[in-house]
Amino acid sequence: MAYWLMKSEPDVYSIEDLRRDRTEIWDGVRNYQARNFLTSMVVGDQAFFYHSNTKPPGIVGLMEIVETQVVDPTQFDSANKYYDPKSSKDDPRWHTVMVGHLETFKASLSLDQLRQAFSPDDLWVVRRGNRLSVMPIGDEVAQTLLQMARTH
DNA sequence: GCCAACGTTGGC
DNA sequence: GCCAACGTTGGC
Repeated sequence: MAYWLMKSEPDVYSIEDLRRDRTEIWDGVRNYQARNFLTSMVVGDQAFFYHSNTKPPGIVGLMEIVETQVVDPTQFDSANKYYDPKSSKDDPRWHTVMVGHLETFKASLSLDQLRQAFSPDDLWVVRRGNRLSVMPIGDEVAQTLLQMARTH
């Protein structure tokens, strides 16, 4: 089983929203590197939910991947901000996953804490200028993150 | 294929 | 609100 980290702005969609909805399509990713990580996900993988553009930014919970190779419906909706006129239903450009809520951490792990505990090579989200919204997490780092989240 | 201009992300 | 980082676009 692989681990991932996925970012969302809580004003747009938060871990509380996901707990309420139980499952949701992770739509709106329009970056090829992030999309490629999404398409390489396997059902049963787990993903850390990261709140960006908030105070403080950080990891707030854990999700599981419940369905893969999901066609992002927003790419076909001309009224949606993620509409992509270059994509077609015959050959959709943007695939994503369905996520399920597993856990909301009692104590979230702030970006500050993450910077203190991990190097930029081990945890890409602490890289300076990092903008990637979906990224892999090594197994050892994942275990440490879970331990940090559950012992604080 | 290069690269300047532009738009977006996201921490601060 | 600012601005650094960086991905994308489009002229050439």
